[in-house]
Amino acid sequence: MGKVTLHDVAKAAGVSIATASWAINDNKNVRIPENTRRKVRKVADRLGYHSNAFARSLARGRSDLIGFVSDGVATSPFAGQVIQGAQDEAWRNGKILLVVDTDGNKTIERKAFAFMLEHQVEGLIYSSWVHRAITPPVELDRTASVLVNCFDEFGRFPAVVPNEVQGGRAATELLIRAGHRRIAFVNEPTISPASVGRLEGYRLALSAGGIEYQPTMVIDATADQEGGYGAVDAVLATGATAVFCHNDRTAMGLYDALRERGLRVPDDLSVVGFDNQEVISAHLHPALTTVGLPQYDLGVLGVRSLLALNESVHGDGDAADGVAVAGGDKGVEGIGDEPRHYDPLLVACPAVMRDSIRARGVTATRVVSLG
Amino acid sequence: MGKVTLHDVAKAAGVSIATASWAINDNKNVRIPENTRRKVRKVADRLGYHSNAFARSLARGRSDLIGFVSDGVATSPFAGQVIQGAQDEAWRNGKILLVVDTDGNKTIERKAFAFMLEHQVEGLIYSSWVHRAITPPVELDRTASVLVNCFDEFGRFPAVVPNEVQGGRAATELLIRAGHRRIAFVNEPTISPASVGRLEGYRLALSAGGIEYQPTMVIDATADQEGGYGAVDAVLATGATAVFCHNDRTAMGLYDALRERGLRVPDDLSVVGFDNQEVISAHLHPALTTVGLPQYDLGVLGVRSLLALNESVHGDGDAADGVAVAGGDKGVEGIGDEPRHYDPLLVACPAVMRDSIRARGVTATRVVSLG
DNA sequence: TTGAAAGCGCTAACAA
DNA sequence: TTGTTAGCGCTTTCAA
Repeated sequence: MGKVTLHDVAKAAGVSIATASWAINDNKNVRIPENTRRKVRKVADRLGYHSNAFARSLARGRSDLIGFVSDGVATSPFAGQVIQGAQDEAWRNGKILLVVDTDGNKTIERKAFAFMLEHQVEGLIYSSWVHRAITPPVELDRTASVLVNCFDEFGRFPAVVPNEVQGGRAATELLIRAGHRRIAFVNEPTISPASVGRLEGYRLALSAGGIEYQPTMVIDATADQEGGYGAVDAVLATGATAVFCHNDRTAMGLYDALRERGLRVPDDLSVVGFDNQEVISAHLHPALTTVGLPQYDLGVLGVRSLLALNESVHGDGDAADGVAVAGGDKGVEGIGDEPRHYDPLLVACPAVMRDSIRARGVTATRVVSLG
Repeated sequence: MGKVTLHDVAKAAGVSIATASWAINDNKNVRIPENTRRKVRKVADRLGYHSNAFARSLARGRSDLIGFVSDGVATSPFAGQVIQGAQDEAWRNGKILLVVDTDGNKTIERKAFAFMLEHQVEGLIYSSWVHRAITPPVELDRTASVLVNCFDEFGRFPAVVPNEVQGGRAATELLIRAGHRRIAFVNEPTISPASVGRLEGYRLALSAGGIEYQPTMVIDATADQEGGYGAVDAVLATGATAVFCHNDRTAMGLYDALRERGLRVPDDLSVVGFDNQEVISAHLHPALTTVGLPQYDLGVLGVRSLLALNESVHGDGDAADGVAVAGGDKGVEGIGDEPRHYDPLLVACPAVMRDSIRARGVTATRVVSLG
């Protein structure tokens, strides 16, 4: 094991334990001559020395750890990206992510929090697999915490979530710009930030494009292949020339159903999805134009918000240096006074152009590379 | 923060610090009267006490941490399951998983290992996104290590991998049992454990079924939708009534191409995939019969092997109690003597029956619920 | 520039 | 049954 201690290194290098410590870490309060330092360093890795993080953190009173608890993000297709973003941003700041996926299991969640707290994390990121409102676990109150891909109703914690409205609008506008005016929307019937937000975006786009919103153009269907498959007749019945699907899976199902009817995308119907679930969207025939979820950014911004939060507490005066804390900065002051309120930080969903939209009529400006 | 220390608890409860420690942990060498214990416990969580893991580990000389380093498993669709399995098994043994996804980046990998080693992990699990041979990073020599979904050529480390041969055989046998005799195999042209193993399984099944192997029935295609899509003519040219696709993505592409030619699965062609990539296989029309990768088990067996490894070193005599250490137990003895050799532990790939196989001819035994 | 030494919070002998 | 105390390995004053 890592039996080599700083003591061993110091002895082998013929210096004191303190000097060894200084030589290895670049302590700025102490000037160690270059050659002592080199000597110590050389001895250290000849001996295979690895500093003991426990002893270090104990002495320093700082762990450099950030806890990341998710309710299943690791098993979802959107998983990795969020974690990856968080990890990268953490590393960039000299912090390390402790990740636990609770898979939605409350017992595991309890244990996970206990573990994180015992390991002196400097903050907690609580992330949900699906964008939704949550009731924050009590443990979040024990340390700095931020919510990712979820939010609490009362805005007690900073939250970072995808901008569903803008996304829905972007998707619809892709179609409008291509000249479509009869645009159906296959939406998930459940009330959720996604279904509500995307619908609002759809309506906004329509209205901005001077197109009247017709409730009959909105078709309910479960947000998966089966839903899309089953929605085909309803979609065709609307006489739409284009359809915005709640997500890529829905679009995939619709593709299948369309093909069985001898109809082609995009010639007979233009389609746009949502999520940019690569395994699907990039490999459909034709490849699906869609709107991506900003997973990586959610991770990055989650960590960034957390660091800003700590900054604003520990820092000397100047908090959150331009970092994207909840829109409007309210709450960054008033430490420990009345409860602060955070508005969720909305992260844009980028359009991903592929081949499932057909330009139509003269209205088509901006449309260049479409067949 | 977790400013409450054991000292505080002890004082508040009017006992010594040692008694407090004993009351909180259930130390078996000491008998604490039930009411002192209860009192201490109550005070502890009134104060919101959380033991400091660093101090504890430092004093105990044990971290209860297991490092899990993967080269991108968290961003792959197969991700979560492996980690989930590992995490569950770790927890079951009072250990906790420290997960880092390096995304294939060697710099991050270095840092990740350093981090793990500094945090005194009791062992390392090194996992690959795709089943393959690897050159073990040197850090693996610094502590007990096992490989998951990958292996080193020289068997220097215990490895846990999917049984590709058995999987390929299972897939093919599904078709043979349904009465097919002309079975094509769309395989990935690259040399890999998967392509080689599945092909071998295919041949084994054929031979066991009394069917002659014909190289012309094996079609090369990249292992994705595009590959499957492009392979359709070659497949049809073989006159096959059934086809085994290297993976589900290939099958998905083939489905598309087939449909464009007005052909139907399984009526015109039976199809079986591999990987059981749920987003795809479960939602194709018809749902795809396939062979699953045993991801969860890989995770479980990975940590189990690791624990067995440590057991066999630290344990008193009786090592690896029936635990699945490399086939044949060689190497469990001979600590520190000549280098031991571990054969990879092969984990079975389960068949997942769905609707893409059509029973054919009289040979069909065992086939019950097929249309 | 360097060393000695006092903790960081906890566990586990050893005493009482 | 309980308390005292010596570390665990490292950082960081304070002296030299």
